[in-house]
Amino acid sequence: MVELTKRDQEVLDAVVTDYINTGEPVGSRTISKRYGVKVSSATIRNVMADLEELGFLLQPHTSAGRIPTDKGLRFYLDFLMRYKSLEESERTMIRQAFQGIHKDLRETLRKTSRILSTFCRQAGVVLWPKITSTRFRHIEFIRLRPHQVMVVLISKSGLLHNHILDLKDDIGQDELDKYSHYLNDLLENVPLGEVKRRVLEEMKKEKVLFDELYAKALDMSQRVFQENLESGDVFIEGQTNLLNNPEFSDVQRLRRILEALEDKSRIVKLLDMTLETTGGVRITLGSESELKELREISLISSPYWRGDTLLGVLGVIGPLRMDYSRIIPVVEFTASLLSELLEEPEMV
Amino acid sequence: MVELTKRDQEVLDAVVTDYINTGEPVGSRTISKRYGVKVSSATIRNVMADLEELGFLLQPHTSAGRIPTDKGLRFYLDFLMRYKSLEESERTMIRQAFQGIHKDLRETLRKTSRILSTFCRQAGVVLWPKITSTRFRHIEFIRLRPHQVMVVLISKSGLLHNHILDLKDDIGQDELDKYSHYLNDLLENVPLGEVKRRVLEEMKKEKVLFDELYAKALDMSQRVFQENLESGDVFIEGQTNLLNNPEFSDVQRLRRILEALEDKSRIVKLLDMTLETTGGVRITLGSESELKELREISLISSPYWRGDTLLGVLGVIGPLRMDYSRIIPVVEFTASLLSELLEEPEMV
DNA sequence: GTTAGCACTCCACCCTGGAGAGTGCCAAGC
DNA sequence: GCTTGGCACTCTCCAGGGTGGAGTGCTAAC
Repeated sequence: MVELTKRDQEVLDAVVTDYINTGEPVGSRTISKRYGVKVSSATIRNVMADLEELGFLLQPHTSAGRIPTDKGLRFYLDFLMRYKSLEESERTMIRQAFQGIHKDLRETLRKTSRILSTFCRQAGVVLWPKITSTRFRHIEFIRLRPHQVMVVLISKSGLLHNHILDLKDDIGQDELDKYSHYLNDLLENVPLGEVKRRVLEEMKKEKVLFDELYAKALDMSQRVFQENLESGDVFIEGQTNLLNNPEFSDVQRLRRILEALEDKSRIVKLLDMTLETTGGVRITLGSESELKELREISLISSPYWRGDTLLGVLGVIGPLRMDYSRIIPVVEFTASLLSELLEEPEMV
Repeated sequence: MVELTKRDQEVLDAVVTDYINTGEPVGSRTISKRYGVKVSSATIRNVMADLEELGFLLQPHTSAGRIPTDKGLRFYLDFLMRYKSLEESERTMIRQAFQGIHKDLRETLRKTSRILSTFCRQAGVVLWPKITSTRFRHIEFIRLRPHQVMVVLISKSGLLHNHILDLKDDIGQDELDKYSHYLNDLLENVPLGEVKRRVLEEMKKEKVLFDELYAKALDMSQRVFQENLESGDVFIEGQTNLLNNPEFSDVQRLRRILEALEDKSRIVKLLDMTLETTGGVRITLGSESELKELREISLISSPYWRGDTLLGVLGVIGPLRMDYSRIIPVVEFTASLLSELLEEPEMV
């Protein structure tokens, strides 16, 4: 890593700040006049030339000002940015937006992503909790027709997962009810991530080996849990906010972005990447994500929790040029509010 | 209604056809040369002036050609358009796109809307079946915590509706199971639209009046069914296709459209309007819908069925200028394919 | 009623020149 | 040796003007 002098950093800071505010390339004179840099524009020109050589800035064309590269932006985000703390009035507004939320988890999450989008004027995203991150509450088998059964799985957090199984044998509803009953007793409160193991353990027990009903029930539950319960879902709201950004007024570019957002699996992937960390707010520039369709966008994300269980990620998607210093606190605050809300006992 | 002469109609037909193909205002010379109208351009100019006076055409500016007004377009759609029947190769392609569809109704509908969007290169929409249009299959009460119960309602078509109830009394899971059992017996196969009435009837019966369990169960089911089960949901896929239309290259206009589509309740309303009719494909111009945000778009829709039960509507949303003669057959064919598919027994 | 001809209108496009912003480099100053 | 003022240069943006093309409305002749 190349060392940047104090002054280099000041200039980089000023360029990024000004660029984020105006969206225009920044000239040397602007910096020496408007930001507290105590040298002349000529000196700044020299510094900027250095920064360009180091890959932090670039010139759209000769005789234009400089704009930050991804590398420059990343340096700014990591080392230079000072973010304002959220004003009390804004906190109150966000808190109010969460008022009157119902007990329905789904609606809560959708509303959260709407709140993010309106307060940040960009697209808001919320990654669903993975059903495996919570505990078993209830399983139910419903016979739809001969050889076909619908399985409804409910997690402690009130998440619902349903699924259709084809069976070799035809099993009556009464017997299915017995299965449900047995499994509900067996698996009560078991973390869904551990159910598989628990079922295997149980299968080895003597009472199961000699009881066809138990064996069948476990066999069926196995089929359910080997399904991919992981595949997350995501809410994206306020995509139209993206149209406000002048960088997306080019229809071709906008098209690329919206197409990328339409394929939710890609967004899930992106959000999943940021899920691994334990930290707070994290910023991912599209170019760092290996998904080249997302090159022109940036994600500000934060995990949300219930107690100390990591449930999912929420965040804001927008252009690389965003008002990070404002959006970061909003994302942070929203994540903490949501986590708080999810901890309340009457919240499923 | 003003009578249009044969020649008036020919000219109107030609103007609309040409405008749909090119998107440009159509001049008198184009018509006399390219379409089989056997009079000179001067005559056509006179006809066009008449049509303008009658409100069928308009001129974007003096010395430009004419484009059809909504009224002109409507006349064309109602009386003039001849639509090509779908080529066998296209039918096959659409049929193939439906292959490999799973048993999951939700996925089937999503895929249908994706098919519509790709084959028509516009946005595809599918309105969910209303849960009330099918029959009762199963109800289940799950105690989440003291005084709170999750209700899972499953329709014969495999639609799932879940909902959380707050209770004055705290009821144990065992008792809740008895409720489910009783209601599942009572309501088996009853059309969901009639459940309310059926429950009321049952409440008057003697055995119920003197049995607390029955009474409580019915009471609870009443609370579930008085909820709004009607509120339809809708899949909209391929919105980015709209960006291809040159009429939406203006970002302001595009923004209005996308914003309108983002508020799904509005689209549901629009689709609901077209649900009333029993006919086949129907075209709704935005200006006819009383939703002024949708003024600039057009909906080509068709109902879909299972047997002779009307389930929902599917269709294509695009600009007023669309290749109706192609899209109409596609929508029609897709609706019939979906209806067929839903009738197969292994399709839930 | 239909047509050819003509004058007219408006738009889209291109070219041009000037203003403005900003740079790089040089030579002088501290 | 870093900093600075000055200057020539570059590039974009925009307004103004000119041109060609498309299309119209009107009129007079058929």
